[in-house]
Amino acid sequence: MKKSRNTAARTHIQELLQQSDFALSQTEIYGLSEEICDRVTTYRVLDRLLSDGVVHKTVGLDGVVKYAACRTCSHEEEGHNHLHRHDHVHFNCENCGQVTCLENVVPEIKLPRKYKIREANFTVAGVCPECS
Amino acid sequence: MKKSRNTAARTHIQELLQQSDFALSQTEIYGLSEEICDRVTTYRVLDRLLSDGVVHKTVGLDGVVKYAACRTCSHEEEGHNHLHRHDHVHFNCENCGQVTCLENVVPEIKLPRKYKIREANFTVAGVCPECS
DNA sequence: TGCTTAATGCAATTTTGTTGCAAATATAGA
DNA sequence: TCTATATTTGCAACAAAATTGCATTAAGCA
Repeated sequence: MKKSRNTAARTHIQELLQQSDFALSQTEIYGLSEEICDRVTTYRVLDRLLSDGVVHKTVGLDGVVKYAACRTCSHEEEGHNHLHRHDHVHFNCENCGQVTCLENVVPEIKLPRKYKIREANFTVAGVCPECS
Repeated sequence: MKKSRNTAARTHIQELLQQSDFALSQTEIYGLSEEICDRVTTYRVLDRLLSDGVVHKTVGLDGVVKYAACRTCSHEEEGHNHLHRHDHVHFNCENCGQVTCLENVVPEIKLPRKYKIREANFTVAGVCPECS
């Protein structure tokens, strides 16, 4: 895994995600980093953080992609590579709009043979404890 | 549930979805119906089909929303309303790009109390049987 | 410290989805 | 079958989200 460089934008965005209790969209991240870098750069930094395995992404029911720091994401060996799994559930609150990683809610699924899983996205929408 | 009208565009798009083995995006649907109606109309027809409970939608890992005919989606009574549930898994093939409904793969999840589920989207990406 | 290559900013473009309004048309009722 | 009316459609314009190319900047290794 070739390493990517440590830049101001990267550091800033990574900290933002690590300190957030919620998953953030590119738009939100850019809003919170207005002066640190260009909008295009946030896209590129996020791609870098993704492929470095530092963050993972999740897609809401509205199609909005959000990013969250990897905390307890399980790591599995597969050959020589680390396989990063983010199969915990993400909760989309329809009231406050927040997306939360439920790190310890991991659905069990049994796919028919011959399907090879590489990545998963489990999203559940409804009302979160704060809003109910 | 007020009924929506039966128009050429609606009939065409509904048949397209019912005859497809895969979920289709608005872009794909429009591509397959080039001359039947305007681009905006496909969006509106899809919304109508959704709220009529004839199709359901699923969001891929790339954020692309796709639509699929309801086949074995379970119906549950809740008060006087039918509750339409689409909690089966959708498989995203990373090779051919197709999204397939795995109607009989329904994950069991146990959310912490106080989270109220209203809708779910389970997507798994990898390689489908055709491509492996 | 200098060099190489990755990262950035900027401007332009593409893609995706939405809105308002006038014209067309599906359906219920006469 | 014809008519009234409310839904649906097309069009044009707009808004939002994401991508690309290229010249410039800067991170990090030797």
